[in-house]
Amino acid sequence: MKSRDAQTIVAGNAFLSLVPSKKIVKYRPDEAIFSQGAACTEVNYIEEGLVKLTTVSNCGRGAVLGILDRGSFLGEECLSGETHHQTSAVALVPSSIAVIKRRTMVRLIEQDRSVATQLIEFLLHRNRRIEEDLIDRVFNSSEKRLARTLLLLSEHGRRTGSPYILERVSQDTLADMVGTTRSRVNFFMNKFRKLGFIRYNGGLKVYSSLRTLLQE
Amino acid sequence: MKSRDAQTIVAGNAFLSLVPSKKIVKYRPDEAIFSQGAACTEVNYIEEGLVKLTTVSNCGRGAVLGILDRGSFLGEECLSGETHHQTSAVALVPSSIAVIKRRTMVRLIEQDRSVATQLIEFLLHRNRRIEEDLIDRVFNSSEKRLARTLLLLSEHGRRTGSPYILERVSQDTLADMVGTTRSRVNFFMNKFRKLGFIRYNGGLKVYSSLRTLLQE
DNA sequence: AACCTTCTGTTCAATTTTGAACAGACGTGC
DNA sequence: GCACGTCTGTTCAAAATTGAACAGAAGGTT
Repeated sequence: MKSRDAQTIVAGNAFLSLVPSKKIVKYRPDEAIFSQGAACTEVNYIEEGLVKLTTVSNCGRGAVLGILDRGSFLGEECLSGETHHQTSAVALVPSSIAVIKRRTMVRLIEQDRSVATQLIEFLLHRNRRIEEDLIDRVFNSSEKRLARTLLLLSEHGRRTGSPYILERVSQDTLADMVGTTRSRVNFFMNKFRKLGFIRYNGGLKVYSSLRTLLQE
Repeated sequence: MKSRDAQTIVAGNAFLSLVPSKKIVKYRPDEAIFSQGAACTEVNYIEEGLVKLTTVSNCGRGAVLGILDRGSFLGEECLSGETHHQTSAVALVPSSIAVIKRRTMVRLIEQDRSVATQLIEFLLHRNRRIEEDLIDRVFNSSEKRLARTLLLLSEHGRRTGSPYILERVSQDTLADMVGTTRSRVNFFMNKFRKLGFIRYNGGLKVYSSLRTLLQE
């Protein structure tokens, strides 16, 4: 929301040049970067791409915790002593991810003030975003949350030039992202369409008029 | 959850000694430390006490975003360029808060690697906590969320030796914390009491057997 | 073509949650 | 005592949400 993203991206590019040995891994859409429960010993950094963070409850339901952009860190929880991932990370679009060993990252943070600053910047930004999601969930109905999610996705598509993501989200995924059931998503998608806020025959298109729903 | 808190407290005490000019402000219970919408130019650090972070939606409903312990930072969003607080902070118990100007904090972060490390540690911890709250809200019914909240509060009381907080939360506040209505809180409180999981005539007491509700 | 899979459209009963109301309990201060 | 405010106990109709089912559409595979 509220684009501080450009700034994050700048910080991102700056960050990469600070890492001495760059091990870079490429992922295709839907490939797993790491999985919930796996050992967590490295920090990942999104050089390019888009990554979905998810988690699965003990009763099997899934939820999307966030969509991370270029310039974001992943698996940074290992820095605070977590030994296992409690989320799964999956590439949404072709992505290249820099992998930094925990010890290396710790050293970098201590040696290079700029690395520390950029990590702090990212964490503050991410914090704010999760907080917003939490607030969204407390205050807003699933209708509004769906509208907000669609707008976020479409805005991202516009920013990066490709509406690729909008093509790739099923109503099922949307339900996970919004935190509701597909029933509900389908219901509102039809409503939004009838009202002319979105359009979809094949490709999904979100009109900014959808934003009017978020008012009040 | 999952107590990393002891560690945070240690980091906390260590942090204070790194700040050159300590301006320390004392707050009484229910006193505001800062308010949503106010200018945000300083980082606060909880030397001692307990602080409630809240936010109010545009339609007037309130929600508790978190309860922060000794060793936590508050208002750190000013570090990432936010100019105004989007939350309110209120002391729950007598608290002493160190106030550090934004510029000073930025300088400290750059000069003292230990300050940076401790801030990162805190942000990671806080991140994880908000994420858990978010997950909790997606997966769990308000009944489970209330149970979880009560257990967290009682655990905190046990850890710090004083069940002070349990005395100070009304069903109204609980509703805000859990993200539901007082109706619902009252309903479940009575249910929990009937089942022998909690007790209250004056002081609220939470039995650890309440934890069984979180299973399944 | 026939098969399979994935996604959507649609329906509906059951459950959960809201929002509001009203009465009683308790404490504080006048 | 009395008024006032805050908190709890309780009720209830209205609204939102779930969870499941079934059918059709669209695409890929053999």
